[in-house]
Amino acid sequence: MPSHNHGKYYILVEFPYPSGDGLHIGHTRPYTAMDILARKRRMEGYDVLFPFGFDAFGLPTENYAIKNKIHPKEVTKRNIAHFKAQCDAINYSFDWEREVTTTDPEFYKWTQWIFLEMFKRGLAYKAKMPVNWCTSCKCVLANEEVVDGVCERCGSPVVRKEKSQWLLKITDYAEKLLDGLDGVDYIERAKTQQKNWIGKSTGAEVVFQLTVNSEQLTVYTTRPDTLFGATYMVIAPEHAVLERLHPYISNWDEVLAYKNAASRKSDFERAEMNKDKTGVEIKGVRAVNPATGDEIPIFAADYVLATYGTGAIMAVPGHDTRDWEFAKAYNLPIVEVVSGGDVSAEAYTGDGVAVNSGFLDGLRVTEAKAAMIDWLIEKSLGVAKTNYKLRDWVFSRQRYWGEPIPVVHCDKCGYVALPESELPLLLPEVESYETTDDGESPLSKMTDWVNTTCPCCGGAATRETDTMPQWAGSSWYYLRYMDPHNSGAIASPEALKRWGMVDWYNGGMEHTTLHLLYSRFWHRFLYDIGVVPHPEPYAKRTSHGMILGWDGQKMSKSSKVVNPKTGKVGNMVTPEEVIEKYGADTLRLYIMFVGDFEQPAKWSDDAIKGCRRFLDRVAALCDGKGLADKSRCKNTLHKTIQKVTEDIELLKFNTAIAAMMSLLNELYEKGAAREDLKPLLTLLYPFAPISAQANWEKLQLAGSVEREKWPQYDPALLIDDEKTIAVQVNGKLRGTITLPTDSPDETVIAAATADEKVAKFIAGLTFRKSIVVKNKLVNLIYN
RNA sequence: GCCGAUGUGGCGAAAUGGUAUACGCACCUGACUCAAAAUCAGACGCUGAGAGGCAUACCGGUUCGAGUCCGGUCAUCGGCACCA
Repeated sequence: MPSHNHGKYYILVEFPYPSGDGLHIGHTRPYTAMDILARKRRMEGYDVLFPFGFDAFGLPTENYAIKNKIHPKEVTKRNIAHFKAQCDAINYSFDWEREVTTTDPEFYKWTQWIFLEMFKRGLAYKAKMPVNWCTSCKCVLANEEVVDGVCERCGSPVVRKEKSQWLLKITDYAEKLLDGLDGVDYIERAKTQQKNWIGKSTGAEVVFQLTVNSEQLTVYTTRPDTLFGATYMVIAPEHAVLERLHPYISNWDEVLAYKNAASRKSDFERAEMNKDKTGVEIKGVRAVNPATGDEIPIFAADYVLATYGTGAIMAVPGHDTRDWEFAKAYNLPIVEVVSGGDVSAEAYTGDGVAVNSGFLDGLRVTEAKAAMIDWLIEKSLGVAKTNYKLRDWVFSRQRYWGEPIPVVHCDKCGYVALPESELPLLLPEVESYETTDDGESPLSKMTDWVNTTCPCCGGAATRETDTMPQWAGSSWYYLRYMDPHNSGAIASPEALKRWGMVDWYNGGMEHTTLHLLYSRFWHRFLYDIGVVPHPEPYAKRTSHGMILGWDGQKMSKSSKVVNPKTGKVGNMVTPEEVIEKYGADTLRLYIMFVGDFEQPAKWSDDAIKGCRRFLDRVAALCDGKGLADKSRCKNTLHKTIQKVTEDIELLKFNTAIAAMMSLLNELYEKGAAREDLKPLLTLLYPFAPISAQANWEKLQLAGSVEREKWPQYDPALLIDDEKTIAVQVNGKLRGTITLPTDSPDETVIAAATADEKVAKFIAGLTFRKSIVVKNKLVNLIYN
């Protein structure tokens, strides 16, 4: 990377939620890492964008406000001030001129604007639907906010409830979000998680004729090749066909009872039961397998989900584990239609050759799939079909502290967007931030605010009282950094073009599924309507591991563990106490030295001392006393420049620091010269900017280290004069020899054979062959 | 259950198939000091008197050579979880 580069480089860290606890020690890991990168890029000559901001809407602030009767705005302001002071104390080189906060009306004006652009294009719609309802937060949760059947935030049970909600049609973007992954450089895990979440599958829809009322039932299957093995059908208990079949169902009471029982279960409870499949046969109605012509029974069972595919399946117990279990429980026939397993013992889901399958017999699974789809199309019994697990994004929250949804409802015109001139639609002041008892937003009690006129017809209308989820602001904040004070647009086209894609985005693994997916969706939408110039927002995405307490557990204020060494209770460490004890540079250095950046790491109060000692030793050398005239460590110095330069790019900060430590050890051993110290301080600067500059001044070097160019290594100086070569006899290390670099193989073999220690291992044996690895090793094979 | 990651000294951890344990912590020894701290220097996987032998979770394989590649097993952590 040439140092005369004048290109742009956009480095992004995930902006934090400004909680009352302040910056967590865990935040310092990604922030320091990206700060090091930003400082290095500036020294390399790039025009660097390295901004920071706050994702300030959210429940904890609102709950704190409710409890302490103070406006969330005030709480947010206070918390942000604290965070900024902490960032300054650690010397992060964020561009504070570009700071953004999602709760700032000048910011959320554009969050609302994007929402309206989606609304205008039918991508935001309102629908009555069962939602996840947190019994304690009295709030609707997204599927992803429900963890193991309880609320992700408060841990209270989540139940299902029918409610009218705003949704964003992210499903329209499933294919684009999948395709976009091919062109970006994300850690593989992140791509895999995105793909799994989108959950694309290909197969066919097949129409089954029912025996009554000319009814049909359409199913989705990824295994059309097993159609001959479909011995029964299953529909979700909520399936609409039930009502139509009502007159023909002889056991309606039983079916209805099952349906009601299922609806009372949460998704989680249903999943929990997955070992014991339950269901009820729909008597009086049967279906016809279109391949075999056989009449087969139909069941309603909650192992089939109403929300995926068509809500109905053809059950092939021979080749689907769930169908097999159900068939065993209800004594249904199991037919083998793909050879290769033993369907009497378990479902066979692997590859094989079709059997008992008429015209498919003899074909392998993939061929049989294609042949069956052709046949279905020809007979007008089905079509090829792609499905996704991804569901539309529930976008409403019945809460105060979020962006108001800028829509009014008019009896005549329906839902109508506010005109752009009325944005931002400000959050009104309310007396209480608490959700109403029926679960509506506190905004619903603001009659003056709710009652308005329709922008379309001028008649009476009511405002939407739901607010947006916390994901909204973070879905596009990186764009606002490019032009944060623009009052006429998200950002100017020039700024959007100038900064382009985020070159490097680092954040927590916990955000690689949803935040990344949501923001990619918004970005792709903005691309499609011509607002942004690139289809994808982030060119490169990496993730850091969590910083754990000394006990290997997640740091927690409520931890009661007693540290056997210090006798102190708890496992929390705050940046403040570390800075006070060791200084900000030591904190920066240690948090990078602690281990592999991408793996979790335990905090250690002992190990950090080594980093402080290293900085003290550098400072001691820079006293300028007893310096050598000429460098005696050129070779190591240039190797270190190379190592640090490369390791930063690979996020291997720990080994970069180790290399600088080794160099320092050698400088102590052999004596340091001024010409050694200057590049050492330059390398050290991104890691420990304050002490690097202090030492720079002590040595009275010209200018400031900050404006120094990133050092270049001289390839010629990387070459050692001599090499220590390992000598193996029959693969076992028996000695080492030192020879000039690039000695010819014959010389190496001769020297190795002549070595005293080696000689006694080959005495009396016959030479067979030798393997020489240049400058490294020679293996002598004797027998 | 599926997908993924991880497993190396007392500890945090290094190692493009090529001298395993770099770098750091702790512990130990020495120097300086009346002494301690700090600092500097040295030792530091296990075993053995030594030569040597044995060690990268476990079992096997490929290779002149395996922490690294392949097959299997176990353990820990993370994500998804009836998606037909």
